Amino acid sequence: MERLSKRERHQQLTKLIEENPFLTDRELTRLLKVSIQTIRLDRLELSIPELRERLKMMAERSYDSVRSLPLDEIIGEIVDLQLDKSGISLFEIRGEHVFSRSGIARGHYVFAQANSLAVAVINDEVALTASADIRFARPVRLGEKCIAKAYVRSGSSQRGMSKVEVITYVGEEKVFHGNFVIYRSQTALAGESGAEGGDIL
Amino acid sequence: MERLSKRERHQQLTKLIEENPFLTDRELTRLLKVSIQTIRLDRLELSIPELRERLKMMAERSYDSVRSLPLDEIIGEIVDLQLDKSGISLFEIRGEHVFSRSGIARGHYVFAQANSLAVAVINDEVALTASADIRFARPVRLGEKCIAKAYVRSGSSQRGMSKVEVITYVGEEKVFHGNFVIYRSQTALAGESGAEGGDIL
DNA sequence: GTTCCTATTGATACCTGGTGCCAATCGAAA
DNA sequence: TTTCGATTGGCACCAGGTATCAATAGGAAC
Repeated sequence: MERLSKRERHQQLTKLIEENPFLTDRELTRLLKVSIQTIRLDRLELSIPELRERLKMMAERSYDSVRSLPLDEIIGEIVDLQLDKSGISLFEIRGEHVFSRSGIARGHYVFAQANSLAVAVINDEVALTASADIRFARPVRLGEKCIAKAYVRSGSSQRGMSKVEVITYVGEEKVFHGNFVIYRSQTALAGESGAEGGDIL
Repeated sequence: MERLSKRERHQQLTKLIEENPFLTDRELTRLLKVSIQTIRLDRLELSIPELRERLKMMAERSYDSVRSLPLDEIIGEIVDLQLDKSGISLFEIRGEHVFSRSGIARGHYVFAQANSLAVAVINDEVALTASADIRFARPVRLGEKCIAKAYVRSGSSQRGMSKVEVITYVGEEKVFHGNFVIYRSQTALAGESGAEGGDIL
C-alpha cells in the first residue's frame, strides 16, 4: 500500500521486467500500485521499450541464433583436417559449458569436441562412434582453449572400423585422452587415399 | 502479375512466413499481389497466427530455453534420483541432436546424458568425470527416447572416486553402456542434492 | 440465358498495448 | 503562499490485427 520512492520503484520496475519481460503496463500497474501513466513515464525514463518491442527483440535474437545452429553440429572449430590421417580442432570453454558452481567444464563438452573431431576425420559418408575409452587428465576451466588433435591409428581399408586417438591440450598441458573406435560405412569418399599405414608424427 | 491459384498462393504464403516470420500482412500483400483481406482469409484457413502471436511464441520459446539453460547443465530430464545409489534420466533425440544426413544421433549427446546422470547421482558438492569406458550398442535415431539408468557400483566411502555404471535403453533395447569413474570431493552433502535438483516438468 | 458457388475485395466496428501531449492534482519545501 | 516535482486523468492517434457483412467477378451446372 505505502508508496515507494521513485528511485525504489524504478529499481523494482527494472527487476520485474528483467525477470518477466512479458509484463504489460497494466499488469505492472497492479504490481507497483501506481497509475499506468506513471509506469509509462518510468519506462520512458529508464528507456525500457514497450512490451511488443521487447518481444520482438527476443524473437529476433532467438531467430538469429536458430539460423546459425547448423554450425553447432560440430562442437569445436576444425582448423586442420587430413582425412583418414589427422585433424585439429579448437574449442573455447565458455560460461554455458561449465558447472556454475566450480567453473569447471562438464566432461561431455570436452568429450563432444573429441568425438566430433574423431568422426570428422574419418573419410566416409557415414561414421559413427562405436566405442571409446577416455580419460580426463585434469579439469578444464572457464576460458581455457582446448586444442584437440586426432590421429587415425588404423585402417581405412579394415572392414567397418577405424581407431582414432584423440588428445586434447590446454596450452602444453594434456587434459584429455581418448581412444575411439569409429564405425564407418564401406564406401570411402572420392579421393580414396589408401593410407592404411596412416600413422603420423 | 499473373494470379496464382489459391492452392499455390497458400504454399507460397506458408513458405514465406516460414522463412521470415516477421512479415506483416501488408508486406505479404505486396509479395503475393492480393488484397490484405485475402491474406487474412488465407492465414485463417492455414491457421497461421498473426504477426504478434508469432513473435510472442518465438519469444516464449527462446525465453523458456534460456531460463532452462541452467537446467541444461544436465542433458536429459532426471526423473528419479537416489543419491549414491541410482538414477534414471530421459532424453528425447530431436532434430538438433542428429546428423542431418542420416538422422542418427551424434554420440556425444547420448554420452552427455549418461555423463550428466553419472555426475548427478553422486552425492557430493563437486563431482567430475575422471574416466569412462563406453560402448554404443546401436545407433539412436531421431525421435527415440533414451532412458538412462545409472547404478553407483562402488564406494561413497572410498576416498575420492566412485564407479558408476550407466546403461541407456530405447524401449527394451540397450543402446549404450558406460562405466564411469567419477572424482568426488570428500564431503558428502546433507540430505538434499542442492546443486542440480532442477528438473524440467 | 440464369442460377449457384467460390474466390476475392471493400468497408466498418472493435481490440490490445501502446505513444504523445496537455491539464489537473497533491505534497512538501522555500 | 508560492513553487516545483511527482503523479494522475483524459483524449487523440497508431499498428496490426479480428470479426462481420456486403459487393463483385468468374466459372460451372442446369
